[in-house]
Amino acid sequence: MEQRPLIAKVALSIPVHKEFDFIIPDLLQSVATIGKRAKVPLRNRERWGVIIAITEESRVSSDLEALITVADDPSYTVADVEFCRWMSDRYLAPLGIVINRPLPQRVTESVKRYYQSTVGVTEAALVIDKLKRRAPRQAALLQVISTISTSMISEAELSGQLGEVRRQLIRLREEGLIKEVQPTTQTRESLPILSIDETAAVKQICAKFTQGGRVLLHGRDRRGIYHHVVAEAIKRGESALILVPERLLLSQIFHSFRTQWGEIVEIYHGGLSEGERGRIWNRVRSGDCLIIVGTRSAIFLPFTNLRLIIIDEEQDSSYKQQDMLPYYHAREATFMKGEITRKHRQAPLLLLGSVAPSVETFHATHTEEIELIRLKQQARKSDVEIKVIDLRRVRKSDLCISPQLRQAITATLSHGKKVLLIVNRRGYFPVVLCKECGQSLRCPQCGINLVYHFTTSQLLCHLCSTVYHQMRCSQCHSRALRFLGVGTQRVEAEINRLFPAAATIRIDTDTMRKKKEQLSFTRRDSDIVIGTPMVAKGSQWTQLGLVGVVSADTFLGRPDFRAAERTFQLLANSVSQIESGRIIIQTYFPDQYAIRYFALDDYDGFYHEEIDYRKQFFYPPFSYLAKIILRDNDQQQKKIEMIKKILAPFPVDLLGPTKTPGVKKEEKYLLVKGATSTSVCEATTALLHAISELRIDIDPL
DNA sequence: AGATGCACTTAT
DNA sequence: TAAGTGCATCTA
Repeated sequence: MEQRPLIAKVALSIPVHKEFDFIIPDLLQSVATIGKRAKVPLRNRERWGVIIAITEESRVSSDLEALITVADDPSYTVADVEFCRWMSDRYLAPLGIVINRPLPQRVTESVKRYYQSTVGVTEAALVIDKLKRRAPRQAALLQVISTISTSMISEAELSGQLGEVRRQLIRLREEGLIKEVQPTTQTRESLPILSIDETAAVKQICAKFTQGGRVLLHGRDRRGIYHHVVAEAIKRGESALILVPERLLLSQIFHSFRTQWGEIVEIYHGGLSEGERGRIWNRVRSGDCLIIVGTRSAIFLPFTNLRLIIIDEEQDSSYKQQDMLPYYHAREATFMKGEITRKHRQAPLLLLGSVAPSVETFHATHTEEIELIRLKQQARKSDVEIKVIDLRRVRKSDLCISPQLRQAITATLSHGKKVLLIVNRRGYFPVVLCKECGQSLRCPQCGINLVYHFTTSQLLCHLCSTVYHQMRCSQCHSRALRFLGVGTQRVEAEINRLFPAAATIRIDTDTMRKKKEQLSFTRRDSDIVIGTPMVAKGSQWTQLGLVGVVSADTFLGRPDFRAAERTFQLLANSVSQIESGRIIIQTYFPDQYAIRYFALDDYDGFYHEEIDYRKQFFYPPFSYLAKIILRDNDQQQKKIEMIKKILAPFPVDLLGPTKTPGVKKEEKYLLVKGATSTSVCEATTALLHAISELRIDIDPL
């Protein structure tokens, strides 16, 4: 008897909250399965999508088209499709976008060349010194290769860090300073030796392997523990995913696992080439690769036997995708990944790590959704001294470097150690006031403060990059201006004046545009580093003796209920940069609780004060938020009225509209605030159905 | 008439 | 997303 053809539901990469049905032709019957990529006809064109379901019926009345082809790889597992569907529902992003964006379209079987240093670190340092002048690029290259010592590094990864390096590699090989190695000739190192405290923590964590679960590891120096826990997962023949917040932090941790485990370890992030991502995708799917060190997008990889997910620096805001759909939080997504894995096979263990955990996570350890394991030394190292400088008592307050900080810098440099200065804003004067009307100068397009850049003598909008040559008030056109605030350029200028002999480097978005190789080289070589908070992430620095937070108030003063938390975390991160030495914090509010508790090395004290504040003002984790983003258009007011009307029957509050700080043009947002996650979810889903073209950010940061 | 621009619709 | 449509405006 004639059988009716099966129908494939295909999620296409178009911003529409629906999937499309196609007939599966007989020939493709066996290959068209859930999770595979399929080529389909759409409006007389061909497009690729992902098969998310196979059904017998279609609710589409007109004649259906048929699938054109099905690609065998790369593909998703059934559990991955379920995961993407959850993400689409949770973060209100079309499934087609969620599922197609991380999936590579191509796979390359590239033959990669790996290199290793043939000389020791000390010997390499001598050669580097000699090479520096004549061949700076070779010097930088050797620097990178020699610091990973017994590990190996591929040309692809090197050029990712330093730019085009082929000729320099050949030259260094000719000189006998490096050699090409096969990935298999790897020397395995034994696991790091742990303290009694750490051994106990490993034991406690590994005990959770049988049932799975969530653990927060609170403390510093977590790497050794990670190694042991990963070893346990691998011993069981299963895989581990190690997440870090940013690409910059991948290399170090990746190489420490590479030396341990060889080729079963891969690095993964969104910046890899399509082909490379495809290759890793397949290796994960087939089980050839068991350990992934990656950024948030690595949660989409098609693991078939995932047993462990480590989320290091779990408090870091980079885990939330902010710039494109879906606006997901990788920490929350791993929780669901865990649930889905549990359903399909076995519950994995989720291990969150931080010195200064997010308020949400720490709160969850009290409600017992997450188990807390603490290391004895939580944040402070015994030989790190923390000093808060009360700027109200500093006389020459027109300078950004107080005499105390200046003195500390002098002392640090004289000991041959390096200095890291953290400044929140880039440019010279981040605030320009008009003396006539008292208004700050703003970008007429974006409505954010214009920043004075000294080097170019111009006013710059940091958002749309528009340059204003005319130095006059945009409101009243007065030329009488007052320049205020502390930016990276201003600190740099002041440091150059105070310490003319020191080698200084500034690291912010302005200088990052410079050639990669120059930067990565000089950053290791400078005495004083001045940078935006990104320089305090991970542990990128060696030989640091002092971290100076030039103005803690610019962090505290942000219009954000998380300002105190962010400040505490930044300060805690600055400690991780140092082995021994000093942290100096300059502030006009030394009694502010984030600063006070940090100076006392008391995370719990901070947490209790912060959680009281959150409770009192009904902020997360006591309430749930969603941000409704209104792009600029003339119907804004009308839309706001509609939103109010639609939300009226729901048990949620509506706040705003507010101009989005630091975001383009006339963009405004409304905040939906509810007592349960369900109430916010139902309200926002209703909105999405009623008004298309709305951007909704669930659990915004 | 034909070209160009722009807002709006909608796909299986 | 991006092709197709209708409608207004411009050009010679």
